[in-house]
Amino acid sequence: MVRDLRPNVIGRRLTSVRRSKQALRKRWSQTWAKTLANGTIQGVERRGKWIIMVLDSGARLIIHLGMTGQLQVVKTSAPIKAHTHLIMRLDAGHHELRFRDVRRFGSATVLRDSQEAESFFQSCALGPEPFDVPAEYWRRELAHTRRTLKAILLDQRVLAGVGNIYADEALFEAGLPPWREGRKMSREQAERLRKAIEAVLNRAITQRGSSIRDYVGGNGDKGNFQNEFRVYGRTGEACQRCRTAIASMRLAGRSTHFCPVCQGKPPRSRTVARTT
DNA sequence: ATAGGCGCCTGCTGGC
DNA sequence: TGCCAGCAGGCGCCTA
Repeated sequence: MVRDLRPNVIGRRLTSVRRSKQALRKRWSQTWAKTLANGTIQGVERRGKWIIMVLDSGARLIIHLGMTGQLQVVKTSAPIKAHTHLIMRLDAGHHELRFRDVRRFGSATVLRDSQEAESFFQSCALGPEPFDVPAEYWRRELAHTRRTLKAILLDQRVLAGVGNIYADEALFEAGLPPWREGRKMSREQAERLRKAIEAVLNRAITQRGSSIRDYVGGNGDKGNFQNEFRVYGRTGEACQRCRTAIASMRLAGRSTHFCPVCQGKPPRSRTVARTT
């Protein structure tokens, strides 16, 4: 998303900003419009799942896409779709940046300066970026906990940016069972998982993301990584490695997909919800 | 410390 | 054909 946005928004001035009345998951300051208006976007960054647009004033517009968030640059003349929550005109020209979110699990908010940004992200306590996880840190994070690998991968304080799809895909890639306790991981297994996360995310980025239902990139195009899923959403299909039917279960409150041969069968204590 | 459940929202689908 | 339970890329809060 950030790579799509950069060429289209950097250097552009926000000549008008408006938003819907509907609440997202973060409050807006009373001065948000004043803070954004006439600011020029200097850079687009990312921290975990947060997209950060840095203005020349030092203010930041931060956006989380949640489950159904969309952020795109479109022609001003394009019809405004339902559930559009934020519209920012670029350079008084023919394009605008729109944020749309059907389920409103996403959020958008304005931080006035780098101090506010710093304290915001401090309060999030996000872990390191998945591409930048020190092996030693990762090994220790796993070693001290009885939580399952699935729960650990989804915990943004351990590692920032991995969600349900990429957690399942990385665990398959590493050939590890999602229900394995962190502390039961050997050094080699920990390392294999760390590398699998990077590999999966790199492939997903190359394919411009995963479009199952709602996701589109900053130019409105769907991603293609869904075509390369090995386990996510493939319950009942043949494993591409061993032809066994992919199974699914509920773990850490989320649907979890795995190969019972390549990754192992869950212990009886963890009831398999669905294996269809 | 950790698991599990719920709530927040809307839209789509599969099974009856 | 029509209906509705169940489910969906996230996450914060509560209880046990």
